[in-house]
Amino acid sequence: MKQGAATTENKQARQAKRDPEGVRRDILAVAMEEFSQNGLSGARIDEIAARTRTSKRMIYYYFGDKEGLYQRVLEEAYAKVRDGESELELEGLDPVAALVKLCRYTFDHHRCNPSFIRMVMIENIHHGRHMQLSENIRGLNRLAIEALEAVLKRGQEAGLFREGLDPLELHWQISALSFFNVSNAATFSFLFGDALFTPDGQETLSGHVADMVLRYVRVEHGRPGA
Amino acid sequence: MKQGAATTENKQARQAKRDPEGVRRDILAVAMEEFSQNGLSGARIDEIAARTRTSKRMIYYYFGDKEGLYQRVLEEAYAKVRDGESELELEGLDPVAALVKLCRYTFDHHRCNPSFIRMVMIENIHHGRHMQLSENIRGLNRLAIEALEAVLKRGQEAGLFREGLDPLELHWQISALSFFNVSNAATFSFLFGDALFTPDGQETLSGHVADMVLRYVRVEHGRPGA
DNA sequence: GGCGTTATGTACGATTCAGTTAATAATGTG
DNA sequence: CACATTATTAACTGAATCGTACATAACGCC
Repeated sequence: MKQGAATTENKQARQAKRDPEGVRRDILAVAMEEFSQNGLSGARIDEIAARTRTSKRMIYYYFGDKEGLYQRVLEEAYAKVRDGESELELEGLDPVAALVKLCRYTFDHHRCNPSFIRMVMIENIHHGRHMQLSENIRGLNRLAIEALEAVLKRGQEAGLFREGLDPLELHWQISALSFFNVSNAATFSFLFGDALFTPDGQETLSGHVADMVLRYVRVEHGRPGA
Repeated sequence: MKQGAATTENKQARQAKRDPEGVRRDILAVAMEEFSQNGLSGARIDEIAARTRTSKRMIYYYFGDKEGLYQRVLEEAYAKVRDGESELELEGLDPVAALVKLCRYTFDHHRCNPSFIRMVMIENIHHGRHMQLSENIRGLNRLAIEALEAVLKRGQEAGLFREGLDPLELHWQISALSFFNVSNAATFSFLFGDALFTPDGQETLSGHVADMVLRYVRVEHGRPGA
């Protein structure tokens, strides 16, 4: 009764009798939910274990300890972001269109990935300690700056954009507006109402973020007549 | 030996033998440090107690439980912000100067109050749950919007600012840039270097935030000749 | 100067929770 | 098919930590 029936049943229950990689990803996905929702100290290993199709022991088997799991979740969150980012193909567009596209993409991306945003918030609460222990995260991010730099340069050469702009700073500005929109939605909408957070409000904001950035980089004399 | 000497000694040790209000404020101050540093679940009541000049019992005596203390700390954080905010006196300035002053004030204020920023971050992680339970917080914040609205109106009447601007949205933008600067300093500077976070970098950013907002609200035709 | 109320300290209980132990099943390999 | 390696479970442990019970001191009031 203990094994005889159980083994054959289990073989059917766990569809692919053994699936280490699947188990790993299952744990990671559930852990991302739990950590992004409750933070590092708020997250419960037992809760994660309960929501996986595997057991708590497996978490320790694959990830060592709670912080190890958290760190992998954080890496995973950043990894997912990088993927989409290089697909923008701004080179084909004129500078203004490229900048608008970049702004709207960033805004929408953040908006559609609250778990990522929350992980970054949490990591900032921890002063970026765990991120610093990770090799994988630092890599690809500078590409975003370089892409922006290229767009700026083209805009400047075309006489559309001002000189003396710092692509890093511009990235900071776009990130700030896009990030805050998600990170502070709870407190902001409580204090000031949720007008900005309705679908319409968000669409307006998205456009105005791009507009704001554009007005910031454009040359001053906007041809009043034209 | 138990009382005789102890009472007189204690009278000197605790300078004002009994000081309920002082004890309360002491607890609140220490708790603010602990909560803003470690979050709600990360904070340790015993740690707070240890750093107060009173005992753990007092925390429960005055604040009920951990969440009660957290909520009071949150209220306290918001209360401190309100104080300085109404002292700006933007009415005396011309619209452009007023807007610049407001931007720089917000940026600098956030920059100089990381504990407040961290409390807001933490509260957002908790979806603003505790804030919603508090009566005191919601009050004064709409004044900030009204002040901005007045500045915008004056600017529009003077023909300096565009029509159709939303003061709430503008407040959102100024907040976003100022907030993100503090909230995401750890991850951003790790990923992209700390050039923007040196004293010089911050001074530049502060100016450019104001500049960005100004360019956003100004009328298009910037009189190329003048 | 007794006495009720407010304020404070000490020590302990109870629980939650990260991490482990020990046993066992599946899998592949010579 | 023996056997080493990998994968997995259920039950347990010990520490951390929130909260409380109990004792008691100071203060205000009559």
